[in-house]
Amino acid sequence: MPSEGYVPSFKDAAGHDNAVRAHALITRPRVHPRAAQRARINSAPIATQMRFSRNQTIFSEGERSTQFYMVVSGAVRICNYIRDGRRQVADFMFPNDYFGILPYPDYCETAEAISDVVLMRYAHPAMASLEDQQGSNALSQYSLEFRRHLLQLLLRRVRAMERHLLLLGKKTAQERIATILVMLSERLANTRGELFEIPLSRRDMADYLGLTIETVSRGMTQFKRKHLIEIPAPHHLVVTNIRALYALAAGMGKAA
Amino acid sequence: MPSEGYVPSFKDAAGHDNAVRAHALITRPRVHPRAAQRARINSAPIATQMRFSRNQTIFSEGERSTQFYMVVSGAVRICNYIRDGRRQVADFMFPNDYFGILPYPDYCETAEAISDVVLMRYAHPAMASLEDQQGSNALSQYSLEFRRHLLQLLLRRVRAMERHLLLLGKKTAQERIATILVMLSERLANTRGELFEIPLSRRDMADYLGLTIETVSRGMTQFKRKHLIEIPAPHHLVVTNIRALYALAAGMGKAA
DNA sequence: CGGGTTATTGAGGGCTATCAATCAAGGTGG
DNA sequence: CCACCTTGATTGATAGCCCTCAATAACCCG
Repeated sequence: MPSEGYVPSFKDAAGHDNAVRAHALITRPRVHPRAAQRARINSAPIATQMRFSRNQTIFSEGERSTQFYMVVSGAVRICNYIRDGRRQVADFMFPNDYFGILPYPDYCETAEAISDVVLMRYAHPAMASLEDQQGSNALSQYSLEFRRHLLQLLLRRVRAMERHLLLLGKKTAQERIATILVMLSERLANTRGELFEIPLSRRDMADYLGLTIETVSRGMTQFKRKHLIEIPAPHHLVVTNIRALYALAAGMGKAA
Repeated sequence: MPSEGYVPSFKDAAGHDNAVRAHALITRPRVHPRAAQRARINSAPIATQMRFSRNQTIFSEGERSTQFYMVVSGAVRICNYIRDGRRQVADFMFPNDYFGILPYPDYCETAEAISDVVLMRYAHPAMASLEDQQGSNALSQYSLEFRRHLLQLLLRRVRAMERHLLLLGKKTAQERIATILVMLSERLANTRGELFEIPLSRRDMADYLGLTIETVSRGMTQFKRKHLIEIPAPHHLVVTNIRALYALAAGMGKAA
């Protein structure tokens, strides 16, 4: 979603050419030719294809943040933990989404594979220029373009997180579940009323919504009984009345 | 906190000179002299001192975002609303904090004065360069510096919001209240065990914590009974056992 | 000092968590 | 191919935490 429009699919195998193409991707076509050339000259691949299996950790909070990722296929959850194991999922990443982009010295969140997942990993070009406090000669055209992109991603992220705060702080269980169903439907279904697959488990949904799996399950069966959705299988969904779900998600669940 | 170190106090009156100084502030001393000069030549003040009284709205969600602000004195809350009036406070702004910095076309949040407040308002230098899709000649040294700053602010914001998500999604009422008391103590008290003033009302605290004012009040009296804090007056606080509050905030409230 | 706002305290109820059992699905080995 | 086990989802009963409603008390400001 953040990078819609200029992110081609990476169906082909990883390799040097792929790395260069990935580089061009980040900087977009407008990049100065010199930058792309430099990447080739360095001959260090800046993008690598990686695979993670279900529930594997991609990176953990506190690790040094020197790379960021894009989802090629599968799904990833971004989460934070308290000592005793309580987990809060902050976001879900689906194909073409970037994550781990925060050029903090360390990651402030944990990324885990929801399903088997294929990722592209990039070196973090912003790191050097952000950390160097000497001057701006390190800020090449490359990092400038990258920053524009990064900024947009961060802005969308902040906006999404504010909606998430509202959900967790003020919405009822029904409203929360309606919200995530709308989100998933918008993100994962191609057409309205279509059957689509939800890679998330009930636990993933619950930990995103600040609820328990039982409450999520109950809410979904309620929607099923009201004929707002159909659940052919736990990981398959049809939204039959998206308007009603929208209304609930927008806050009509309290009055009713 | 985000801009600690290079933000002097603005105790003096507003005026043209002040505007130029504010400009230099954003770009930091390292700014190219030409940029500062240009601002002076334009003779349009890019920083204005403003005053808002208690509960006044500074800007609303949906308004065009062409300016951003810094708190000189007083406190501001950043919040989001649902139709029916439910409010979620996303953050509090205290002296030297910047807000409204998201160069979205529109503000995605509402800013309201908690107390009588003095602000500096700046034109948004990033707007033009972010929106112009033609090339990079508009990206002056000025906006480059500004972007570095903006990025840091956004990163801190994202990090704070993730902690906030964890709070709203997974923490108990006691843990939440302990968390905000620690935050306020760190931000507003000069020394440990000191008496300090809390500009927030119980409603502000409750809407930040996803609780009701009654629950906040009860929680604070519980802490008072356990001798973790003293409450000389509703808006005055002494933290007598910050370690205990830290422990609760970190998640020890569930086991106990 | 007095009215209005804000905070505290109390009693009761609702929503969601917790605990527990059943059910469905997927993988494994015989 | 089917019993078996494991994992995940659903459903039910109960309890607990926090919300709601209500009243009192404290505070603020004229």
